[in-house]
Amino acid sequence: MTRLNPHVSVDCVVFGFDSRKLKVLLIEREKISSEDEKSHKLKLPGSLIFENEDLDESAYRTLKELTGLDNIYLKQFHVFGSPNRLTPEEDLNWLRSTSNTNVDRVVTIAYYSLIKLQDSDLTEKRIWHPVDEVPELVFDHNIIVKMALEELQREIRTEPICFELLPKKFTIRQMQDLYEAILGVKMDNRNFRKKIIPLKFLVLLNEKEKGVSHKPAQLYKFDRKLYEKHRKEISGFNL
Amino acid sequence: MTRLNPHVSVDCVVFGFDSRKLKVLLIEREKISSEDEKSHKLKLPGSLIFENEDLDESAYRTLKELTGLDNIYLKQFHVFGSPNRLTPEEDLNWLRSTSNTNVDRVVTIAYYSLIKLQDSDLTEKRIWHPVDEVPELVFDHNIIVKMALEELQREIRTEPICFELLPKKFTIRQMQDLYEAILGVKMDNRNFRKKIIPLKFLVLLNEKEKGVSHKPAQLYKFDRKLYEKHRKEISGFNL
DNA sequence: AAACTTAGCGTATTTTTTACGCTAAGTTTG
DNA sequence: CAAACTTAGCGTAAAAAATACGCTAAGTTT
Repeated sequence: MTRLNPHVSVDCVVFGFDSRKLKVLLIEREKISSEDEKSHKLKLPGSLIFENEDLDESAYRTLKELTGLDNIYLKQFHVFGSPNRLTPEEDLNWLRSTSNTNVDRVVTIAYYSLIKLQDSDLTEKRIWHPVDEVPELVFDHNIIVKMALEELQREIRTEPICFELLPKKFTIRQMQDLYEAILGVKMDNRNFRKKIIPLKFLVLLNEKEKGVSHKPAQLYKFDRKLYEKHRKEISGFNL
Repeated sequence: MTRLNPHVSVDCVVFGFDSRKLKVLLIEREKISSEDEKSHKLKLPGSLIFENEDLDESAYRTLKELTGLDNIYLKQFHVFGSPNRLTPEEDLNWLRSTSNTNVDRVVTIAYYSLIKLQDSDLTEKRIWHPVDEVPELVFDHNIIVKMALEELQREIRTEPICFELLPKKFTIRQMQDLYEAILGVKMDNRNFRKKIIPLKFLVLLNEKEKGVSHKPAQLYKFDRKLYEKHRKEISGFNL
């Protein structure tokens, strides 16, 4: 038996929230020959890892190149490396033609990433896909998206990561909409506020929502310092 | 920049519970030359992955070889692949001498695994180490153990995995001891029972504990079918 | 027989969750 | 400009879950 000696890549499931739906960033795979004009499969942003590059570093690089953003929230959540994950053949042929290496097996480390849509210049609607309407992707990327969402649903209940998807200043309603979008449930606005407002790390700003066609709501911000300070008292986030 | 083309291994953090403490299975690294007689570092059980071998399969194989057990609970929880994780030099020299490949970088996929100590023949005390007294291990294995424990602490609150560590038939007290050992807290026995006993998937057996020097307790078993059936009603496990 | 240990049931109190009524502050429509 | 409409935001009552702790029962050990 010989030892596995694969290439290793990172793939990123980038989530964004447009104040209605949770979306995923998908890119078109590079067209190589004209013959595969018919195929319009999309893929997750990803990259092979360089020698001497740390795993996380590689994921940050990939996202930096793609979005121009630094300081993005990134979390490794699973490794995919089944011997037959590079199927169907059609996709593998495409991979062979784009990469100059002799690919036979690629182990990929999957990350999910949360970005504030407002900050990025990636606002072209084209590339963002509602997470519940993701088209067919190359290889096992559909499975990767599914697992990323499950992971996000788990994490958002106990970790203060919703603020990575919201604008710096946000309303309680926006926060509720986000939770509803991610968890796929409806919540009672009055009970939601009652749980959220007492949280010690939410700071009420002296500023109101603008440009809405109804009573403008108060804006809040997340204070990470206060969060760290009170995290013991907070028995999780529990939403 | 060249592409990373590393070897890939699996490392397993094997947990066991001896009805007092949570323990981890550690093995002695193979001695190669007589000169490193002085060094007694331990390591996690692990193995390089074979070509054409699935990742999980490789972890199962490693554990099967080690414990003789099938159907072990295994969960991948993190990948470690920093370019400089194979330090200190001393450890790397040892690795070079045991492996016939030209190792310069190994990406390792870490699993944690739960076994019923009673079922395994690995009862020699020597190899089991209390999880809070793990000695210095090779490479980054101490960090891997630490992260595995954190993952276990998270998972045991919402998933029915405590039963992987308990005997098939167990008492409520044993279950409580296990939770206390893993979470590192004391719980009130009366309140613990009140939470546990109503769970629909715990089956009261018509059998009592034996060989204890006090009032013997009722034995229970876990019924996975019932668990699957009621999992919707169970808003998590929440202990 | 007395002392000791853990099992196992119960009760009272506090905290958290859930359900829902209602007014206030804006915008849009006619 | 008034009426209709929408969302913000406060409050109250009831149900459910978590916490604290008293006590008896059923065994073992001395």
